[in-house]
Amino acid sequence: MSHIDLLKSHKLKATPQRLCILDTLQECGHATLEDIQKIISKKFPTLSLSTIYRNLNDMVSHEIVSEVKFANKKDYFELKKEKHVHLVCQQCGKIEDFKIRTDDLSKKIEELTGDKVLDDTLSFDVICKDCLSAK
Amino acid sequence: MSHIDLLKSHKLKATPQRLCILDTLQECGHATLEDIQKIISKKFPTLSLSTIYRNLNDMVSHEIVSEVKFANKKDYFELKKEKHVHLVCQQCGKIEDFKIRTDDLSKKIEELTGDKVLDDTLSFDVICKDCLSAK
DNA sequence: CTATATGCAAATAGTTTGCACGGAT
DNA sequence: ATCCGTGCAAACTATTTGCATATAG
Repeated sequence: MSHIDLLKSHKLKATPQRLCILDTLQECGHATLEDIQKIISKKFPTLSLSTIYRNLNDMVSHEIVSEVKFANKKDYFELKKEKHVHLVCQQCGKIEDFKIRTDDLSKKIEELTGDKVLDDTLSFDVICKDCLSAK
Repeated sequence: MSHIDLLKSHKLKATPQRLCILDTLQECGHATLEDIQKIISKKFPTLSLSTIYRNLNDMVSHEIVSEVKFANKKDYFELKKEKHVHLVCQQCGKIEDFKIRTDDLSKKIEELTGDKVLDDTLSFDVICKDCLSAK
């Protein structure tokens, strides 16, 4: 779905500002507020900081965008996408998405605790393939 | 190890303020800055906010305390302890630690990506046993 | 005794809000 | 014409810092 339709389907007007933010997230995969601000100040210098805040908040509420938190890092934003875990390279800093089934672990937790597992948020500190081979 | 020895082993002076913060974390299991502030203002009313900030930062750097982030929640602090995952009840808000092996998943990720996995941070949204049975 | 920690106030950073204007339906 | 979104400035909240004093070791 295009970003325009995505916004419309949530009854949000497809303004150039919003589209610019969505494009930026698409490009970056994962971006902090600071990243977004920097990139946007080049592409669209008049887009104000409060508009970035407001729109990110709105789009997070509408679940078009999600906020991702990592230990010892700033918060990141990403377009909402298929469920995935995050692989964070401790050397180059790159954040990658990876799709993998996690139900074994959830099942085991349910069995052992008696809780009902609804969802999970998993991230892994890694040294990525590229950094490994660059040694 | 007592909190006094814990601090000393990191060459940090065992001041009443630091001990109070550690006791608070011990009691709560997991606490936000706000939680800590509130509790401390009763136990130790003269302990200043900047001291809380400074000491939490120092103790996080020394890895006596860790900072834990959850989606849609404030950041929490906890005493550094054995590796565990977090179970966050979406009904009552309680955060529980749970020890479970996660190497199967790490192994699988290594096999499929070629990355080297160093560590993981896993949290699960749950309805806890107590909330389930309270229905 | 000396180095480090504390408390307070001030400085800085991060985020939200009110309001008048502008653009889309 | 109306509603919603934007930009700007101001307000607010969160966090850090400088400095004089206090205190642990």
